[in-house]
Amino acid sequence: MTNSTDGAHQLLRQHGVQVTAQRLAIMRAVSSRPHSTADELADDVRRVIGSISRQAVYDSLGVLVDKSLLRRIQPAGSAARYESRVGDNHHHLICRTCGTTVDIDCAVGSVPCLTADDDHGFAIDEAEVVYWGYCPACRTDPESATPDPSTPVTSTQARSSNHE
Amino acid sequence: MTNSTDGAHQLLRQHGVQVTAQRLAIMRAVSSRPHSTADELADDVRRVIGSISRQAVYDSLGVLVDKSLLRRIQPAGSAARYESRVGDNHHHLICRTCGTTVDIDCAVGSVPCLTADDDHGFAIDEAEVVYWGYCPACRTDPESATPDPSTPVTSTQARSSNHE
DNA sequence: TCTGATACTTGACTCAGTCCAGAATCGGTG
DNA sequence: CACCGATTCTGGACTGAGTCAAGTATCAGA
Repeated sequence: MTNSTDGAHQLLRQHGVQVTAQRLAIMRAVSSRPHSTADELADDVRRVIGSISRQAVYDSLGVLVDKSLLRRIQPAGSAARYESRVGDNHHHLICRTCGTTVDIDCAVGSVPCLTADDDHGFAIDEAEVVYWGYCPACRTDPESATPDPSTPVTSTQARSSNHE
Repeated sequence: MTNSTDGAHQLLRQHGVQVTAQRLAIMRAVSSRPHSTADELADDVRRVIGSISRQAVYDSLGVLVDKSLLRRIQPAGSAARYESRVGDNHHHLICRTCGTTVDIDCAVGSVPCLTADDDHGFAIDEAEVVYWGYCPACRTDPESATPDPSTPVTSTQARSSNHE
């Protein structure tokens, strides 16, 4: 069983990445649930292949991102998230309440913001755009809307009058 | 000594924030060294008023951000950074090598990317843009250029052949 | 099948940030 | 100017994400 499943196997070989059950499972987990954290991915993988160490997850994810097979995004106030949509210049829209993340195509075109007004002499190679707002569910029902409970990302409120 | 220094005192009162030596010092530290981390700010503050607890730093920073007196930015792979430039819609350009961060005015105009192509029903209230690249110093002298040694932010390389 | 290279496991550790309870300070009032 | 309640600061423990290191297991080419 578990013969050369999808194109994942091929894909890894093509990019000079050694093929292991863990990596295959991670690739598949990312594809089936984009914008997941390393932790969530680890859970998914465990559900499939039984077990995997946290280190293997981080290591594999690192290799795959390095080989451009995955893309890593790190929204403020949240753990890093991974997605398999690579190669295109798309951005992200994140709900401040529940953390739901959706892909957004570039508003301006293909390579929008790579042209800063004044580059200060920097060699700019990437423009990262994150839209923040509130998703339909959270706008409608602010109380019970928590589809994705991982790190809701709220504006760090100062603890006011915390002790009684 | 240290009488009502600058407008900081007034500013805090105006925004309903209790004025303390710590907060004044933090405000001043952020102004004099934008894009610093909480830790760096704490050091600066200690140099001025002797000592401050980490909690007080985070708490004050939180209150000030909450009152829109400061702005918090959290670049991928780095601790949160603070700046006193608020109210305008400017973005940031960060060096992948040394972590140097500079302000960038909006390429498109004033409120550039708030208009996503498809908002997926979200109520978008902020567009965060981060340009990544290499600063002049790091492009010229990649070896010794490390003006700001705090969390250089390099692409998380996978540890290849780590054991001998 | 062997074998060297690469990956995975386990466990300790770092770093940024938070929580908590108690002590200190702020600032409006008599 | 002293008082007092509200707010803030201190110190220490704690959490979560991610990394480091050494040893073991697995991959893949000969």
